[in-house]
Amino acid sequence: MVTSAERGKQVRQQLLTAALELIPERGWLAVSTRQLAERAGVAPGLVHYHFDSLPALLRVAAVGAMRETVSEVEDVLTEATDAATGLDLMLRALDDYTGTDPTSLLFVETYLAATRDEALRADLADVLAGFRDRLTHWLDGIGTPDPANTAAVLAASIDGLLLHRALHPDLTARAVSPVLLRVLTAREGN
Amino acid sequence: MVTSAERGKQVRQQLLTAALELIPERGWLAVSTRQLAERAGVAPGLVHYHFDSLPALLRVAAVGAMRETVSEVEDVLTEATDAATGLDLMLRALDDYTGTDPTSLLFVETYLAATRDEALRADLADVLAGFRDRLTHWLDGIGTPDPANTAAVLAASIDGLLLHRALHPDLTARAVSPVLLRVLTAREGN
DNA sequence: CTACTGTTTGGGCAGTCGTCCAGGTCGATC
DNA sequence: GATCGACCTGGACGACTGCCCAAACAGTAG
Repeated sequence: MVTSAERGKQVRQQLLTAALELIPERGWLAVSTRQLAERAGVAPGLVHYHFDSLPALLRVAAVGAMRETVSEVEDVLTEATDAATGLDLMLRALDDYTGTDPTSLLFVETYLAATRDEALRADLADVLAGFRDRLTHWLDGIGTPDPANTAAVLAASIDGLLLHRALHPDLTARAVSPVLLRVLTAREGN
Repeated sequence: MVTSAERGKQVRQQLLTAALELIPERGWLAVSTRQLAERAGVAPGLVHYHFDSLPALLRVAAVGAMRETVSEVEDVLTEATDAATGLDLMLRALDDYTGTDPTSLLFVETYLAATRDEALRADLADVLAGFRDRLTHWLDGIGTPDPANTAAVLAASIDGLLLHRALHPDLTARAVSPVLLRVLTAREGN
């Protein structure tokens, strides 16, 4: 007992999953409707039945996946009550992302696509603001000075590290953690 | 008295300049030979006369421009003999790059393209290694602990800040400088 | 059974793509 | 003058693009 509406939702989901594979593989601008349909095991015409346009499909897929990933990283913080273990846990969680893995590439591809897509830029700014707020609150709780700016720099540093890691693979938590820890634990009066 | 060889070099240069405009505008993968020729004010066939292929043209243009930009940022350091002014000068030099300006976008586009182009990845790793070495040497001179890892994190943070600045415009030197300064001036024993 | 709904199919449309190349241009050399 | 070689032109080639749509399909309701 499978209604056609249920099969429809499933096809929609398969297309979104295919997009999350193809964006890192080929690049945001090189993903085509026919590649998407083939990867999803579905007829080409279905792309424009389930979505308004190709960019709209990519936008829904990318933003959804990014929200999930960010909230996983955030969750790590709830277990930490001091700077050293919190930062270390978070950076360790990021060690899975090597800079060339699908998730890292998806993030950077989406950042770039957002500079050419108004709607995507708005969605992305929302995701990022949520992460910064979450980080600010945690930093405030452990007594870090200037928590808002520190959170902004920390969030940016994390994405920069993923970007550089593709060219500099030994940029792991072990190397980075002690350096960034100074940002969180420095004494007052810089 | 203009030889045809001289005009040839000029056309080649015009194509490279056009590439530096179009890569940020349209995105690396969306730059076409005909757009390039039109922007350079030149016949379409010339692209494949002066360059082996489209990716080869983009590679030469991007790597050349990045080398120049990086060396400009490096030069700022030669005037600074302490952490606070060096970092501040460098971050101020970066305030011109808003995250949506052509130079910032060129950097990120090139990072991404490098994940799909072996030759580009090698060239880019070379540029980055040069910057990290330059930064490491400067940090060592002013007595920063663990200069190599600090330089790597600092270089990555800079690119991350450019990436985030597109979505968070108030992430300027004024906000960032005091935070990153902690990385350079923390006391021993974290 | 018929009528109706939402889903699916596969090809058509006009346009762009990277690359190639036969032929044309023009200054330098003999 | 003729010859040479580098530089340039503009169109041709097959392949691909996003989007659209008439027609086929299946499952539900009357």
